[in-house]
Amino acid sequence: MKTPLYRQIQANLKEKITSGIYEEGGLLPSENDLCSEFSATRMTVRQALNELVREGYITRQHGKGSIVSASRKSLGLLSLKGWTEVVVASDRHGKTLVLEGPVLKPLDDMIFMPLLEGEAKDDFIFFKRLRLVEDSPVMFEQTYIPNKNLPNFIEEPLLEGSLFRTLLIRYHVDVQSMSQEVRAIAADKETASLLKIKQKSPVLHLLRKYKTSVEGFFLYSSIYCNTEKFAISSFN
Amino acid sequence: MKTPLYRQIQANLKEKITSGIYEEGGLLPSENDLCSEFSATRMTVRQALNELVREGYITRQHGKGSIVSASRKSLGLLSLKGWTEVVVASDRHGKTLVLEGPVLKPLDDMIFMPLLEGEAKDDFIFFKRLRLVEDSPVMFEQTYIPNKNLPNFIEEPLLEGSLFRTLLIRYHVDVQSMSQEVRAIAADKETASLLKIKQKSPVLHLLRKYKTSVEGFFLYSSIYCNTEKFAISSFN
DNA sequence: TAGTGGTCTAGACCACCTC
DNA sequence: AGGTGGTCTAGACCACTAT
Repeated sequence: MKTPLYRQIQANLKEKITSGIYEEGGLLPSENDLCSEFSATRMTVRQALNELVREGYITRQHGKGSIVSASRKSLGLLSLKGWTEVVVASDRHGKTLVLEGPVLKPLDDMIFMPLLEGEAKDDFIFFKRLRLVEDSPVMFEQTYIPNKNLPNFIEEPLLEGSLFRTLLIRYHVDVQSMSQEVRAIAADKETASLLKIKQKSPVLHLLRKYKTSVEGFFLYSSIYCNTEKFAISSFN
Repeated sequence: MKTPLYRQIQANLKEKITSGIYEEGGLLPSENDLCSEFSATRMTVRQALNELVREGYITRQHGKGSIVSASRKSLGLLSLKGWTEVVVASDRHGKTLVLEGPVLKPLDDMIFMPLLEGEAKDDFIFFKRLRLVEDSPVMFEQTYIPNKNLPNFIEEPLLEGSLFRTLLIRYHVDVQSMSQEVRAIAADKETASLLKIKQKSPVLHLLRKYKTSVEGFFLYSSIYCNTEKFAISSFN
């Protein structure tokens, strides 16, 4: 047995959550039930559940149970949150437009330099996507994925439009954590026009490196956010 | 016994780390040693250590031990990080100027509205501080602390200039976690002049609510960051 | 090889929530 | 009252790091 049992349980539950088998706002099976299901002890099950809390998939309440969180847009620094709490509640009011990709393209070292530690220079699959909330564009995202052990990735469409879900279900690559750099910058021409704001407006710039369950397999993202209507929020 | 053992261990170790008893880059006692010291089992000690990892005080390495991290400037979304890694390594190259306070002042509901959930409207102790790295101003911070069970807080100076350390050592209030909203905005006149940038330059705005070991006791901070030279980075 | 952290078991008692 | 998660014990075996 190579991957720890708690990681297996974690990935299994994550799969069931993202696929809707466990509904948003609903309860996961109790710890004892999960113990039976996975033939593990409570400490092991709890370790898996704690990881899911850390990743934002569930919250827990004492006498009640493990509650499935409203779907998240990303890891770590997470859900978009605005005046209307409604927008937060579900992904359904959000849309994602694929502007470009998937295509093969080398990683832009200049941009991602601060996050690199000398990974193998593979070919990367590139996406350029625009995310909208209630028809307002709020995020402009450019993503790089190593083109390694991902057969047919470019040919097949994303599962339900979700990159992370596709990686998890189709290739068993579980995105587990992230490091990032955050800056405030003036929007350039392309960003401003996509986010429908004036050029040189302040936008949030996030440089992200995602760690996965596969050794040495990292994803990279550069994200520009319009935070006028929706702030980025995070918990710890 | 009210507060869990692992929280006590956590606070105890945090105190020893921030006071320098355990040096930056050095090792904590092994898990087994800590078990003896606190009369606890490994699982309990590990729970405390995991919390310290989550808060960024230590990292852990398999056959080696628990390594004390370089000192952090804040919780959660954390250390300032720039081209020169040197700046990160220690707090000593940083400076903090107290521009105003401590004085009593009501909380500015308008600003912190998104973070409030109906806490008691106490009087607050107010600070206005400017943080510099290598003599460049990078953060302009306004902090509100409930004036509740903090005898002589205003009269006495901060321990080593650190607010969190003062709360921990003098009042046994342990700051444990944080939620925040992040935005990119155009610098107003005061912020621009303090951070020595042009008015309307993009700055990062962080609205923070800190959770402590004391039930119902929260700290609030509004922080403006100049991210031209130094980005904010975070791990997960 | 000795010591460290990583994982895991099989129990236990308690506090909280719902019924 | 019964079920839930929160805390805790007392062991065990393994993988990694140092020497």
